[in-house]
Amino acid sequence: MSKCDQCIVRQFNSLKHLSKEDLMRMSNCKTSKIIKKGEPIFEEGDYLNGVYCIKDGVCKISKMSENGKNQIINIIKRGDLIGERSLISEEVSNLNAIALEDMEVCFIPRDEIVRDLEKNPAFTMDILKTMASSLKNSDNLIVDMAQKSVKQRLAETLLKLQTKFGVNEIGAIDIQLSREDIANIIGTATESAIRLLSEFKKNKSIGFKGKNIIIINKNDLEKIANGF
Amino acid sequence: MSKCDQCIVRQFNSLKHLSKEDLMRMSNCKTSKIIKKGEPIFEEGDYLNGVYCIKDGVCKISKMSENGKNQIINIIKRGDLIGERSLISEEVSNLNAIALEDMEVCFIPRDEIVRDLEKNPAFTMDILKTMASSLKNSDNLIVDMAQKSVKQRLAETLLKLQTKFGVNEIGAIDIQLSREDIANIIGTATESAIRLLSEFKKNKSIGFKGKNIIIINKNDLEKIANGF
DNA sequence: CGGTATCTTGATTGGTATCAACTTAAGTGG
DNA sequence: CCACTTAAGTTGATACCAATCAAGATACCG
Repeated sequence: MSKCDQCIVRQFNSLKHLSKEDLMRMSNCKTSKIIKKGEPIFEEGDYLNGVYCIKDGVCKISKMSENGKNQIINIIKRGDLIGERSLISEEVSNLNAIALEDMEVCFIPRDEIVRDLEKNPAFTMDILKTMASSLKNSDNLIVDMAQKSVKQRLAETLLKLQTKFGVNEIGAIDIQLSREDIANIIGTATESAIRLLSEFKKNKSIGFKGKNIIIINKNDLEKIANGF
Repeated sequence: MSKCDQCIVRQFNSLKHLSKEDLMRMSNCKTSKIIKKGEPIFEEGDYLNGVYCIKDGVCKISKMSENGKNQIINIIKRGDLIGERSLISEEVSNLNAIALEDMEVCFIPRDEIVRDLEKNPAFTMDILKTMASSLKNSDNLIVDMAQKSVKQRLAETLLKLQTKFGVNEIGAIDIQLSREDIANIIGTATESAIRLLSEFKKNKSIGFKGKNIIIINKNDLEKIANGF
């Protein structure tokens, strides 16, 4: 089994504040899992007996509305930690985490994390900061959803995705999302998202390579996102 | 100056975990403020050199969108603590807090809170739990904003307001909100909110007493909120 | 190669924003 | 206390945006 103190992924999240001996102990109680594309890491209503550290791959964090529509709230990538919130609030998860590609994740049991929260203020403080930052993101998302048009949200989403995931060798946004996923991020019908994508393409703001999206005119998208 | 260890409001927030001596020290460095209706406690871009404990009154937490529209994200009442997030993330505030009625708030300086975060794990843990709970709320709000119609959101908002603020002697929801405020909570134009309110009234789901709103048929509103 | 999921475009409907006019309520100063 | 001013609330008409339904095209998979 690989060791946590040698895991490079650790550097990206709150676990970086743990001591070598904490990490050694963690190595012994963690379990590693392979999650296939499309499969859940956890789902709404699941009781999470620990947290997940994403070693490789990307997943979507989503939630069903009472209307039966799926809303993607966040996309999580290598190095992120998920599940801390349910652990801290001691409730079942209110969110789904579903793999967008094959993933490798480490499960760290509850007791281990609780012990670190109690013993290691730097770790706790980092979790606090991460949550404060998430809350700020959420505030922004609420305002966007409430006040911006679907077109604005799509433009903004494309820009955010490129910033977060970069571009691959052909210059396309480096994440594999279906049209439906994109629609579920911006909170609209799949057809509407598709229609707007082809409008953007017609205006040469973006281009397609298969289903992959290439941002051609970033400036245009920024203008649209800000309402011009 | 009144003393924190005798302040009843403390029981409602994370400060309840502080020791008597911590509270004594806090009493000496806190300052009490009167905020008039309509005035800000703090605004977007302000650097908050501490947190505010709401001793009395109600305020709205809002944020401007790039479109120039105002979105109310939360309503804060007696006993709540605000400003911790900006303090924790060490950034300027991304939100406005504006009094909806005359208020009395206590300002607790940064150093005092930081000291407690460092020294008192129970306090820190409670802040963490509060933030985890806020995040859950935010998730729900994002989904609602993205997926529900304005009518659904209005029905839901009225129910939430009644749950949170109760009813006054005439049976009306016990918080003073303008029609514009209501529109800014649900993220729509003032006229749209008004139109839907009078539709609800026509259907006898709600009634008016001046501008105050009385929920007559809770069941109806619940059905509407859930999409029927 | 056939079947299925995903993607795409068209036509229609309904919901919501916007603009404009008007009414009512809430100050404010003489 | 009244006349005046201004803010808040209300209603109507119109235009636009986005959801929905329907049909067809393309890609994917066993």
